[in-house]
Amino acid sequence: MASAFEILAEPHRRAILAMLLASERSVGEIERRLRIPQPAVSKHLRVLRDAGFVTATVDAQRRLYRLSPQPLQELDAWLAPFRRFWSLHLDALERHLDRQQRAAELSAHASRPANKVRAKSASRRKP
Amino acid sequence: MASAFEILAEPHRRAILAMLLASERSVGEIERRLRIPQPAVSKHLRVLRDAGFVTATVDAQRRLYRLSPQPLQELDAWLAPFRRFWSLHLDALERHLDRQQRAAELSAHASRPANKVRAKSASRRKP
DNA sequence: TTATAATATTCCTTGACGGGCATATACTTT
DNA sequence: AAAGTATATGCCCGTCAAGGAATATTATAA
Repeated sequence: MASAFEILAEPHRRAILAMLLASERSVGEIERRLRIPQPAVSKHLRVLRDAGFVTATVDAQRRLYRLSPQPLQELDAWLAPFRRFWSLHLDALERHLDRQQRAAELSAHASRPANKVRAKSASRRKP
Repeated sequence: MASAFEILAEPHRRAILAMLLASERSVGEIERRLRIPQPAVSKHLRVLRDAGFVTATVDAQRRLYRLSPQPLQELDAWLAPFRRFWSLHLDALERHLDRQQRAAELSAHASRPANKVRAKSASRRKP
């Protein structure tokens, strides 16, 4: 298992991370609060630890797990270009859709409901 | 397949999304540029479309796929609390590690390399 | 030392997903 | 109409990861 996304694909692991936001937790606390059998919790924590999402501290027989920011920060970095994308292009996209809409209204009288696969655009073909 | 994370767990799908950052692309363009067999590309695009990551426009025989911001924005929203976490606690964490470090240096002469599972903390036990 | 608590690991099974290939569908050009 | 182009879909298979149950490990308590 490699990428941060694969790690976070598992809902229980996301729940564990969200729980660790409040404070560090022992395996037993996670087990009870999330209603996940203990071996499953340990396995998920193993995956999260190996991927650097959490670190563990030994306290007698139990281990206290806490968040470790780095992998999530990398994920955040991966998202950055997309953030730029939608903040740069959102208004332009709206204008584009408006234009499309108006063109459709000009070429047809009936207002067609928006389809998932949108109206055919003019295909460039040799005349 | 449900959550955005599951969708993005697939490296090819992330590559496709990253490619669509520049501009909309046809299936064939993606196929050639990423060296993925065409049926695989179509399948990934199907998954991305069903999850709302992309939308398609018909142009003659081909389909032009473009980014759709919403699911990635939701992902970004999921990350928000963690961003707060690491910006709030990073300095505090550093101070904490410093304290730990100093304590270790006081209790032992040899400087131990940082372990993944950290030094045992004082366990509360009845004396 | 024995018992008990907390956590980790192993083994097994099952289900889902991605890849490959063949084929279907839709549109266009001749 | 026939052939060609672009994309989608169906099927089969190998792989891999998650869940469950039992057990091992480590630390404490009696």
